[in-house]
Amino acid sequence: MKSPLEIFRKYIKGKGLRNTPERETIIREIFSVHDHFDVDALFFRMKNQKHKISKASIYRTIPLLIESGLIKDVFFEDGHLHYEPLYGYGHHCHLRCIHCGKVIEFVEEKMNTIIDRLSQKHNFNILHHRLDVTGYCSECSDKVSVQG
Amino acid sequence: MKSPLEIFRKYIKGKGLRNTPERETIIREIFSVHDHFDVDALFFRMKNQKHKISKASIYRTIPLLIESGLIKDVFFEDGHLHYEPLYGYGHHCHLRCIHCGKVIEFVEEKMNTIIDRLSQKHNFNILHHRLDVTGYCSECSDKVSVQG
DNA sequence: TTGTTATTGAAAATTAATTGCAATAATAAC
DNA sequence: GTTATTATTGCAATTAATTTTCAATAACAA
Repeated sequence: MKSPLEIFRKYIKGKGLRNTPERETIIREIFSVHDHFDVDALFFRMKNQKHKISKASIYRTIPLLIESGLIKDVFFEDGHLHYEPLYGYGHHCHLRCIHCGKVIEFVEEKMNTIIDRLSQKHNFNILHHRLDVTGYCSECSDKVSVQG
Repeated sequence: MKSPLEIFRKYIKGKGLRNTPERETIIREIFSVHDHFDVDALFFRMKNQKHKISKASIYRTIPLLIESGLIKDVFFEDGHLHYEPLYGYGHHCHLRCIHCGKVIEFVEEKMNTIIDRLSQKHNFNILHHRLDVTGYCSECSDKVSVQG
């Protein structure tokens, strides 16, 4: 299986764009852990590694990463988008606690059937789906019911 | 079945807040059609009806409408959130064309089973779920494949 | 009625994201 | 390799969405 960097280089070449160390650093950092991230967090993760890539470059790189299939945006929270690595990880959905922010990933087998059926019924070429389930986790359910 | 306004009045009272004509106008406008909306569009819909409610009031009212279960946010597009009336309408999901913006609503029966199972397995008190499916509709599939 | 204080509109402030620009550097052509 | 072209970078300025400030208003309980 190709590495995210190989995928990206091929994508960039195909588009007639140029690859840069900044972009590769961003990709390496994103794929160094399988975890959700937002632009700010990614910026500081790289800053801590002594990689000073500007936020503008991160913002400019994200659409390329999405289009090349390396990452996807998973939900909008706290006033901005959150992303996660996509390439190399099976598709999964998110169960989130709206009180403590905990995120549980889960794989829902039936989803493929649902998507296939939808695609046929409405004659759509479906690229993505996002099942985002929210509520209170077990700990927060207690807290919230007590506090009101 | 209670009207959205009745639901809201009860919610407001329970919270020890005050109801206002501005808030009721917003609710009436939202429920006058079953359609997605964003803050800007809602603002201009009301403006056309000679209701001059400030955008600040709309922004301040939306969280109340969400918490009272009258509306929900359905997706983030074009840099801002989009909402839809929830109360009085069965739960449904969205199939969207990322090229022309067309939105198809659909009801997926199996979703309830999936949610129930998730709730039990992870001991979550699930409040909402959002299945957002995106791709190209039949017309746009052709255009995009030609244009590249 | 009256007092308290939540809500309002308008403007200012904040935050996320995009863009302009001069300097730099990646690639292709030599 | 060297050179020319121009995409990309960082920074700062801009845009757009949303939140907040604040004085005036008005909802509602007493």
